This record gives sequence, C-alpha cells and structure tokens, in this order.
Amino acid sequence: MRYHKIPDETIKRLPRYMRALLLLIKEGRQNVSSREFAELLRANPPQIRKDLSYFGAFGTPGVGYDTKRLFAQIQAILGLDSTPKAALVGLGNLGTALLEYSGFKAYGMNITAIFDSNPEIIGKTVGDIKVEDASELSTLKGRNISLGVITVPAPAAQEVADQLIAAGVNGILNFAPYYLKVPGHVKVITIDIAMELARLTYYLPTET
Amino acid sequence: MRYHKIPDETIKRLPRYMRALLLLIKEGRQNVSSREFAELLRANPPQIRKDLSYFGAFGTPGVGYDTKRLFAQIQAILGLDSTPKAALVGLGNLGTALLEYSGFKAYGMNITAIFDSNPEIIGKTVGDIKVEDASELSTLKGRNISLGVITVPAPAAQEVADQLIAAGVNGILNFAPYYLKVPGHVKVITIDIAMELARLTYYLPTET
DNA sequence: AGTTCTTTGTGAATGCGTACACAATCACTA
DNA sequence: TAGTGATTGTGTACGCATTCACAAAGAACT
Repeated sequence: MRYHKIPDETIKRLPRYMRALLLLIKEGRQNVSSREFAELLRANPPQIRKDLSYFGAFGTPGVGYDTKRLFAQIQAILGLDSTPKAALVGLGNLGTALLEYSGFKAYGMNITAIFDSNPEIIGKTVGDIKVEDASELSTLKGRNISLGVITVPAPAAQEVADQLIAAGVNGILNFAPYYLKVPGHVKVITIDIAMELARLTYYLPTET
Repeated sequence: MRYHKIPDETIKRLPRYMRALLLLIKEGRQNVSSREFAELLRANPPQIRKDLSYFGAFGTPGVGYDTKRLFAQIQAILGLDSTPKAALVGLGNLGTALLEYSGFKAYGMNITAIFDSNPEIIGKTVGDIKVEDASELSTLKGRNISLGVITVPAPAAQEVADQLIAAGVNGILNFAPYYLKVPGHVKVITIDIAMELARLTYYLPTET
C-alpha cells in the first residue's frame, strides 16, 4: 500500500494518535493493539491500521504497536523530528494561552520568537524569549523559522501574514477571523473558535 | 432536494458562510452571486449552491442571494436564532481570550455565566457577568443554559464536563487536550490547538 | 410580451474515505 | 520445530461528499 495518495483526513488524525501515544507512554505501556488504541481515541481499529499502513508496517502481528517507536515514526512522518521553529505574532490573551500550552514541546515543536506591537510589552521576556517589535518582523529572515502563528486582531492579520511569508515562513496557523491571501506554496490553517461553537448548536435538540 | 440527509461537512461550512455574509452586509451589499461568494471564501460555486439547496431555495436566479436574508436563514438552520446561552468554565488566558472574541454575539450566541476555581478571581465581574465558584456548577440547572465551553487544564476537564451535563448542558466545546466521556445525547467538539500546528508541518517542503 | 442574459437548483457521475473480512505474520509454548 | 492464539496489513466493497453540466427561472430591456 505504499506510494498511494494519502488522505488528508489521515493526516488530520496523526497528531491525535501522537497525543494518545504520549499518554500511554507516560503510563509505562510498551505495546498497544489497534483495538485498545481505538477505544482510547473513540475510533475504530481498522481505520487506525489503515492510516498507519499508508506509511509502512509499524506493528507486530499478535502483539500490536510499540508505543515509543510508533510515536517517533508518526513524528517523523509529520516532519516534527527536526523540531521546526515557529514565531508567534500577537501576545494578547490568546497568544499567552498558546505559549502556556504544554502541547507544543511534547510534539516536537519550538516557539522561538515572539512579536507584538504594544510598546508596553516589547522587550519583556516570556519564558526565555524576548518579545520583539512587530514592525521588525523582517529580521526573522535567516533565523531558520518555518512556521508562524498569528494571534492578532483580524485587521492586522493579512499584513502580518505577508511579512511572515516575506521572511521565509511557509506554514501559518491563523487564529484571526479573516481569510488570508497567500501564495500557493504557503499552507494556512485557520481556526475560528466562534465558528466551532456555532456549529455545536446545530446538533442540539430543538427545544419544545 | 429537501429531506435528504445533510452532510456533516455542509454543517461545518455554514458558519463560514455566516461570517462571509457578515462581512458583505457590513459593506452594504444587497446581493451576492454564488460565484462571487465562492471567490471570497476560496471555495467553488456549485458547492455553495448545493449546500444551501439542502435546506431549500434561498436564491434568485439571475440575481443571487440576498445577503441579510441568507444570513438569517443560516442562523435559523443552525439554531442560532434563539440565541442559545453558554457557560464558560475556566477564566485563564484562553477563557479570557474567548470572551474578548467579538465573534460570539455576531453569530447569535450568548455567554451568560462564567466559572473559575481561583479564589482571587471568583466574584470579579467580566463584562457584566460575575465570576462564580466552579464548585457551584450545579446552580446552573434551571438557568436555561444549553452550551458549555471548557477552558480548564486537562486533568479537571472530565469533572467539569460531568457537572455541566448534570446541569442540563447538551453541547460542549472542549479546549482541554483530553478525550471526554459523555452520554450519547451530548455533543462534544474538541479543539486541540497544538494538534493543528503539528499537522501544519506535514505540508511544509522537506528541506534539503 | 418576447428575447436575452444571468444565475440558481439539482440529477448524475466521479472520486475520495471508511468499513470489513480474511490471509499473512509473529510471539509463545511445549 | 510444530502448533496455537492473537493481531496486523490490505484488497475490495460500500457509502458519502464533491464536482459537473444543464434545465428551469427570474430580471432587464426593448
């Protein structure tokens, strides 16, 4: 099954697998079967096996998957083994929340630069990163940063995106409720929190 | 095409349509064609028409869709016309960010209660909502709140969810990196921010 | 009123993703 | 080293979602 086109949906599930594996590893588990793994994720076993089979044969019949090995393998598939560097632009509440988020390091990701436009914040240190002036985003170039996280208000999002791209970033995670225009080689994922909540109401029982 | 089963993917797109319509309405636009609308959303016209056709015929041939009317209609489809009430649990950075988020009111949603467990925060007012003690979540019952937003650390998430559900909530938007166990009638949408960023790296060009 | 132009609404075809069943595979035991 | 039990990897069938092409329908103009 190698060298087939890989479903986008599969890619979306891989990070979820990583998270569950992290949990299992912390519990000291050596192996996990697709059945048990599926139960944990509330998914079904054949799907997990199929997803993994796109990339090769990672399991051992009769035993299951080696948790640590599988984690490393998925990490490699996603390109996280080289711990890509990311820049965060916009240190408001959302930006701060993201930095606190434990997840990033665990997956093999590194936020190594922070930008904001508020003079009161510029120059401060968060963790061990100094907050830089957003008007100097161009200095990013050459610092080997490939990802950008945008947590600025919607009106500023496009300009920030343009500058990030000019500085060599080619993947953007956008939290601003705005449809970014980007060149074809740049991948954007937009998360609109309000939209998700809006969707939720559809599934609610229509009262009386 | 009425009374067919409606694709889940269609439901996911509806809130996006709402947002684009809000934009158009603010610009003073009366009508919009599916072609122009698709361009704005970076989607394709037939899909938009098909999505809408599941619910009825909203457009006018030769003219397009009436922006305000379509907005109201999608709002009704999603059940947002009755402005459902939501409770937010966890007023950390992420919770605060969500409250600041302009989107909610525009879509027809209302956060009317806030809970936290930090004694220093309890009793304060945010907007015009008083922060209540998270240990008193049971008081929610009878306040006609149908949605819950969980922005607490992962270890506390399940307990909060249980209490929300006991208080009558049947839709939960979960930001904690944890797989909630809930009864069948409760709909959960989990957003894991770190996971999205992890996915992003897959699409990056593999360097050298 | 008729003609033309535009755009919708939708059946049918295509393509993509999921579910399933089963053969192949490995560990373990005696 | 052969037999047993468990679990993987995957070809195939199915179902869902997207795309397409075109007929139906309204608006505008003469």
